[in-house]
Amino acid sequence: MSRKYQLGDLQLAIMRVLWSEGESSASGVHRALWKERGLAPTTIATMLRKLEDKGVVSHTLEGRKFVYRPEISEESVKRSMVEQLAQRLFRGDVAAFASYLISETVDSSELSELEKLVAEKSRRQSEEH
Amino acid sequence: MSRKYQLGDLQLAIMRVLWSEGESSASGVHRALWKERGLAPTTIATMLRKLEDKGVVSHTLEGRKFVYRPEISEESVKRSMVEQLAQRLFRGDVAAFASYLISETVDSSELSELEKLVAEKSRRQSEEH
DNA sequence: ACAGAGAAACTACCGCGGTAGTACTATCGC
DNA sequence: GCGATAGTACTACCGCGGTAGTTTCTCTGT
Repeated sequence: MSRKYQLGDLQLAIMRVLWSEGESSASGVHRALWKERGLAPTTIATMLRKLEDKGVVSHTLEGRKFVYRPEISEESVKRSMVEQLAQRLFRGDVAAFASYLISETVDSSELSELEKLVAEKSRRQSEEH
Repeated sequence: MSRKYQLGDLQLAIMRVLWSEGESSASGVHRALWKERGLAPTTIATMLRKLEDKGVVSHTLEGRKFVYRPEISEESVKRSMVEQLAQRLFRGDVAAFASYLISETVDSSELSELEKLVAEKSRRQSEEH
């Protein structure tokens, strides 16, 4: 499981629509992305077909239009894309990646947020011995 | 500064050689990557030329061979690639990215390492008022 | 019944990472 | 001097993300 789902920018944008709506037709996705991208409807349709080739979405015929649904979760895509980058930049060491990101975080309120998060997680982990 | 340096897998491997050696010829890089990749020498040379087109390396003639040197730091590449992924997955919110990575980290010793790191950083930040 | 709208299919093209063959050139060893 | 070797240049090709035009089909409204 957890195959290498590497999605491009537009592909992610499309998937975000599907994830948030549950399902949508090509024209539905086109409408949803029209403002931020302004792409031709055929572009969206082509991309949806390519996504289906990769197995990340599927479609069913509903009336005379295709309704696409995501086949993979947002979480698994995030995970595999982050893993891929960790592989490339930190030889797979996710913790090294995390510490790098922490060192990049400059905002102090965000920092204390992270502090809480780490503390909580390590507490929960020691509890479940 | 800090332009979008998006490097592929092989490109990063090549850059890692250059970063660690300071400089190297095409054949030097080829030798360095031979074990892990087993690519043709021309592949490396082609990639180095493409990297030079992008401005991330430069070469000088030394005797009869090209010696390539990195033009950008590993840090800036890391930064821009991480930023790009943060853009794609977390709409640019680096802290959200960091907290996601923390939640992905399961190893407890790594976790306490992160804990120390965050604590230290927030301490240093509050000190410099 | 027919025109127009909407949807899908098919096809094409660009850029780029990755991979490499072939051709040219200069150099080194004999 | 000449052949082998090493190194670069040129060219090509695949896959894929991204973008879209053209064509075909079908349904709907008049």
